[in-house]
Amino acid sequence: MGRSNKVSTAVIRRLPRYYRYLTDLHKKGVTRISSSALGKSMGLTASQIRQDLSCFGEFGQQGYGYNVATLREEVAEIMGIHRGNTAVVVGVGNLGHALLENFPFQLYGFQVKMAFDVSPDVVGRVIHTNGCELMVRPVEQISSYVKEEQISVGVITVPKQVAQETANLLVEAGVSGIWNFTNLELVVPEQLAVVESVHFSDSLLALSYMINPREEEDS
Amino acid sequence: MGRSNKVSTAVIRRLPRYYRYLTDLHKKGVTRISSSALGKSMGLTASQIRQDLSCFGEFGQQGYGYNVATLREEVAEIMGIHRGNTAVVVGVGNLGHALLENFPFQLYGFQVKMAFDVSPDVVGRVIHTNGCELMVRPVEQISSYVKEEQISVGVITVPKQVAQETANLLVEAGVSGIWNFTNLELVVPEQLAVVESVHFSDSLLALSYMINPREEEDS
DNA sequence: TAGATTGTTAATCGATTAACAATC
DNA sequence: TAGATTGTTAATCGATTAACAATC
Repeated sequence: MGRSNKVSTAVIRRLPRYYRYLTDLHKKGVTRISSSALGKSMGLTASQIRQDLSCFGEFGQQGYGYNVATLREEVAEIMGIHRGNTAVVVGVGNLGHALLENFPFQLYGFQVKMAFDVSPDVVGRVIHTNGCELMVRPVEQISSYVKEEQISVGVITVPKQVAQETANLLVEAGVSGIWNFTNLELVVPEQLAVVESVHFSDSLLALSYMINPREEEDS
Repeated sequence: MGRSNKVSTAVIRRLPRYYRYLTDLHKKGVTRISSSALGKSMGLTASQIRQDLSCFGEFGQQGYGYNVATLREEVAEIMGIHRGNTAVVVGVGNLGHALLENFPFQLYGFQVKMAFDVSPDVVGRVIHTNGCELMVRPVEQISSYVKEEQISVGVITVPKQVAQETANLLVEAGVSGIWNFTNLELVVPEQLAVVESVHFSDSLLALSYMINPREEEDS
């Protein structure tokens, strides 16, 4: 059995990591793996892995374990890698440019269809992304483009002053997800779209905390 | 009372968010706030906020709540913003460059002291970062520089093929933390240093999962 | 077949929420 | 003073781990 029944965020956050490990194993030519072996290499218990996977179905075989290639594909499917997701990048500054040129969107099932910017210096520039070329368009065209092409995700790499309005624009135009790189908590009606944020600052501050030796204070 | 007694990662991960909200309130001129008001704005319970803060001390006042400026400072202190942390960036490609030019390290208590790269095209280039200028050095100098300057954190924005060796180099030279931007799980002896990773791919895949309408499957 | 390993149910552990005396 | 709100202890909820029958 399994499936549906609200999968916890803890499980969702582990899925990409499973996929990463399974991809590595697959590349190394490993064909089968048990939950205990996988758990050992990932620093999880075998129980947790079986429990996690059981949210989505039965992928193993008693006495054998899991077929690496099959399980990898199942996890890919669960995460929606084969759904033909599309994206647009809004804001072609340093970071937007870096993502467009270096981040392998297609490995994760996303095709970046277009990039937008406000600056006349940037609009019209040709960007090489994931083996394709694409010419940056002015932000005025976001709405019509997203509607016509039925884009699934808007990547927000604009200055934070205009992040919320950019999000509004994208959501109105019909994206189902926002991938937010600004240091801002975007407000989006949850029945319309999901926001996933990459908060660099939160990450650095967590690191800052962790490297600070909190002195033992035994009373 | 409170303090020490192993603070859970859940709490640690919320600290930067508290800081973000408190900074906003402070900027808006709000001088005091109760746990219930803060909780409401952050989508947390008042209980949780009081419980979280009680890990570190007593910062409130019965009948009054918390002084925004004071609490903000306390949280900054807890996260180590005033410890004079330093960092070096290794890998001045698109992403490293974007971080150096745009990410406000000093807002989070970090001074970026140097950047390193392998490419002769990049070495020697002058980078503007946080109001300072700095000339990219060859990676050969990482070890001696980090040792001499007692750098706290190494930022890894190199290609993933050389990420682990870069981490080894930095840790040997004595950094206490690695801020990892590669899609790789770096292995570092935990008594020597902490690794904090910004996994773009994990984030995008989680988003991919969340925008996929898992069909209700009532058996 | 015997050994290994699954999926699932039950037990444990930890984190969140509720309740409330203390007190500003 | 009365009202508000804290810090903390107890109760609840959810997530992780353990155990085990089913079975390849």
